[in-house]
Amino acid sequence: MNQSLHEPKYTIKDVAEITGLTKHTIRYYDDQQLIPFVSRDGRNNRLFSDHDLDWLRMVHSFRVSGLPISEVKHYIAMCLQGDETIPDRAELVAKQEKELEAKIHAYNLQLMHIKEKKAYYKSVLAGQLNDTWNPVNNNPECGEKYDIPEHIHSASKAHVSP
Amino acid sequence: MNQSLHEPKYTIKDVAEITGLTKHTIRYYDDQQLIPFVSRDGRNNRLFSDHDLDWLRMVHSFRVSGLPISEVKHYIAMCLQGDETIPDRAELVAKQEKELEAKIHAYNLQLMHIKEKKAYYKSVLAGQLNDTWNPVNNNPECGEKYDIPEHIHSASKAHVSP
DNA sequence: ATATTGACTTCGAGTAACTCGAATACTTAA
DNA sequence: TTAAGTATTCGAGTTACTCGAAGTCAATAT
Repeated sequence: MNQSLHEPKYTIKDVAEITGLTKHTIRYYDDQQLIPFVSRDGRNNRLFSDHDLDWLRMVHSFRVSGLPISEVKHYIAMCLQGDETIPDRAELVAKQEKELEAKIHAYNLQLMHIKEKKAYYKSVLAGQLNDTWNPVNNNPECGEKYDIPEHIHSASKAHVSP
Repeated sequence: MNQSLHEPKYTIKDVAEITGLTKHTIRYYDDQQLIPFVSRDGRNNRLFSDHDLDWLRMVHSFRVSGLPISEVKHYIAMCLQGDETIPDRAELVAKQEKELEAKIHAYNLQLMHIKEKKAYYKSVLAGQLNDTWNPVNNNPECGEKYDIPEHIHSASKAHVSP
């Protein structure tokens, strides 16, 4: 536990530069209590330590992966509380893992569709096809058709005016 | 070009059921002109054709992949305009491909970190470790450290009150 | 005949997570 | 002494939903 990790070193500008986040966002995270130990100097300016950077990195990576701020807050509260919260933390992390996997899956699917669109446009531009596939007419460019449940059949519920 | 594709068949409830979107969201997309040909029945109720479902599927998949509504709108406008917009459409699609790939990359990275956290908690729970790795003390759970640019050095800009 | 149910409509407010600009304050360099 | 640069807070704006209220209409149950 190096004391220098807790020595304030960086201004908000430094942190913005280091992390790639905007100063606005960093202040917002601080206001939301997502970086619990940020100190201030004699002029009330925020001063960040390496340790604060660690926290910020953690918060940032949780946010990038889609965890809402409220849950990041909850996670942080548990960290501050102590070892007895480890089972709960482990649970939250497992849930987040599932969500990430689902997202990666969905994105890979969408990437496939995009690649098909791209290939299609390429062949149209090469003059091998004309745009009969245009979404205005009929649109097979965007991948999977929806599954239409059996109980929904043409005009089933469409009340036509008498 | 089957005429039946353009026959109104589904109520908003059907569409919600088919797509998994909420009725609210579907109405919102319609209000935003993201489904250009939706018709109404004698009671002013929305009525969707298979063709409308195709559009909605396209819109939905663009949104899932993170394209802002404004750009989906732009894409739709180009589709409606005709073949001469194909180069621009291809460009938009290529840009979107890049973004998806970047996202998938970031998510995979985050997934790695999450798996590490998970493994760490598991070993703590198994009693092999105590929580000296806790983010309160020092936090190596969250992956990559930020690169700190050379020109930022300890307390470089930290004005200490005189 | 009337009441309930259920589906639709529009409208307007609420939410999350930023995002931005304005007003203000302080220091330092020209 | 003025301008540049950095910081602060505060409050409003944005995006993409998300939700509920209020109203309308038609079929069904009593």
